[in-house]
Amino acid sequence: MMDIAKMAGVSTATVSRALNDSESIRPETRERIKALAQAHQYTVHAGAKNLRSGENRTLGLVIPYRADLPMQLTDPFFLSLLGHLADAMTAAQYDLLLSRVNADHLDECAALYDSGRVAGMVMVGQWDHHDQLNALAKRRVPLVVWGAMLPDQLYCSVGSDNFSGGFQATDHLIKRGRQRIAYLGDFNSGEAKFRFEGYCEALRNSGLPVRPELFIQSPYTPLEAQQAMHAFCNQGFAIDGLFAASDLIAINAMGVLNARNLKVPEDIAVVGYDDVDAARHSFPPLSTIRQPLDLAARALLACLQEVMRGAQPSSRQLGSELVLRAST
Amino acid sequence: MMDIAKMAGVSTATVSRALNDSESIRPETRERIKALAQAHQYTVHAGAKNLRSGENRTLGLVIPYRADLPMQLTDPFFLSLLGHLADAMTAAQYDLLLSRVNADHLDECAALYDSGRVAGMVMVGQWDHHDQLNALAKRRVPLVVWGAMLPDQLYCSVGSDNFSGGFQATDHLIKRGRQRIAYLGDFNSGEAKFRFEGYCEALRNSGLPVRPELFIQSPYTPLEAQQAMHAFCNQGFAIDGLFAASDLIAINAMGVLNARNLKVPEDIAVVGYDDVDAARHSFPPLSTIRQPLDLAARALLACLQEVMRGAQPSSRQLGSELVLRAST
DNA sequence: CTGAAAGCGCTAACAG
DNA sequence: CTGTTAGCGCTTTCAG
Repeated sequence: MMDIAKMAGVSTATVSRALNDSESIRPETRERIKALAQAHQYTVHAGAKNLRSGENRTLGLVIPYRADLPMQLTDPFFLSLLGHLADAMTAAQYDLLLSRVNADHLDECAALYDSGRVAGMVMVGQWDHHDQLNALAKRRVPLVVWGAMLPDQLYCSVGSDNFSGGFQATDHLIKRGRQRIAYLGDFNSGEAKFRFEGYCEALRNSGLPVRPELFIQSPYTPLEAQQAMHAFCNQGFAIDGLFAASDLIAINAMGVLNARNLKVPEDIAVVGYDDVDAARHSFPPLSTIRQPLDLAARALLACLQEVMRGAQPSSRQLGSELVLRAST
Repeated sequence: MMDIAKMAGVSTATVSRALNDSESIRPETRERIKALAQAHQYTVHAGAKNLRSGENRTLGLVIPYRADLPMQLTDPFFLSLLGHLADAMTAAQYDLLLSRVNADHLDECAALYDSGRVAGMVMVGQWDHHDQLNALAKRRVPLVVWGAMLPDQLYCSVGSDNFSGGFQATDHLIKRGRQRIAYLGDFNSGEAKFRFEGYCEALRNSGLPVRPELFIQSPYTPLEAQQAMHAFCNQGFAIDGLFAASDLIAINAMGVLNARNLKVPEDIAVVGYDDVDAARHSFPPLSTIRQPLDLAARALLACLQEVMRGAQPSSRQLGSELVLRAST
């Protein structure tokens, strides 16, 4: 900046003003300085600028990983949400810092904020970390979470209506005449819990029994889902419908069913959740619950901006809709 | 930092040394200061540290978007590579800044480096921007590109062997007895060009004619691919094999064929490229060329580190392998 | 409208 | 082993 100042025959203060489009500068001087900067490929050092001005236009996107599972960020739903968030933040002139954090030490991402790397962050993957997230919020880390609305929640969350989604999915199976409908997924934590509750409610609502022997516990990972499905099949409970907590595990479950010569949808109709890209192309194409990720990304950003302003925006729940395909 | 210093009864210099594990400090003092910092949730301000020390542990990942196409970052191949890169960089203790840039103004990402936001960057999506990338390299922007090795290339690239991939895919179709094999994709630029050349070579190699009327031009976007496929089918050329430059467009092409009552693989065998998640779950499951993305991510990072050190590592080409599924 | 001077939070000579 | 001091590149009062 000193070089530019010397070349323009002014002080660095004037260069700074010119480059920041200050009002109090002669337009002619400003243009001259800007031209000079351009010609010499000079760009203001972002770090120094932030340090001095206290501003920060970098937002964090935190995707926790579980130490007991392969770390890889391959879940298509997360990746898709990430893509939409990147687009929304870019459009709003924010830089996006992608960060992976051990899910058992979510408090570590406070350092992202404390160290000034990010002005706030979006966390994807609520799972069962409600307490850790509350602790972060209590520490006054500007934070928005993609996930379910939970009681005693100190942070702002944006999510789709998982209860309604679970209800819609199950009710659809019932309307297709299915009576013995299993649930595959987690049922204790985060969003899956509500999907599970929607499933139970839909059964009750139609006068069908809620049978714990048809609850198939599984995390979101493909391999574990396949194992869980195999183990369930080995128990010999006859089912004619399956609602899975995510497309990924639904598709893997269909693979297991195929391998066991069970036809989808003739023998067992299957509904997934998320409407990821693969759901359209699976065999058979998977009926699923779509979450509006473009809206979600914009909502997450809007909420985060409010939080950073010091407000306490209320959590939002977006609608979800049933997408019909051949698996039902 | 001054607060911590006062509490510890030392100077800020000592606090700095303690927090940076300097040798020249009494262990006892160091631990006392560290404990104090921890207790008060003090974290060194990353920006100030970088400014003073000149270090920067943030790497950029640039994914250009084309102004004439929807901006959305939804291509599963890119997203998957992104995931692997995020993991590799995290493992190596780098922060990852995700940036979208207009593909017609790739020079803009020089600002990312000039402004000190990133110490170097990985660019995904070479396409036909060879000249712009060369210009960036000439500007001395530390840069590694995911893509093909091109002549007169001033930057370091990492990619898979696209010629070999195209050859393998096409040769596989030929070995399956197909004689009239179309190519769907781009054939002028970047990686697709080499896949196309591998396709031509495989045909020649088996004594089959290379017929320009079976070249179907299409970008990587699903909608355009579908339109191109429809237009081609309307022309009435009979084909019994199709090699597509990416899984995404292969899957969409299969959709078009299905809609026209052409059976895959009976009437037309199809091979894609990338082995994205959806390829395993498409109908029918898609034979494809797998690119080893985990290796790719590590190679990209390793090259970038060398470039940042001032070296000029040679470009690398990773192997690619045929994955057999029901579409052939 | 512009310049001088102070300082954002930190690190690294240098001197003890 | 520790403190003093200077300064990374920039912005912003305060004077003029």
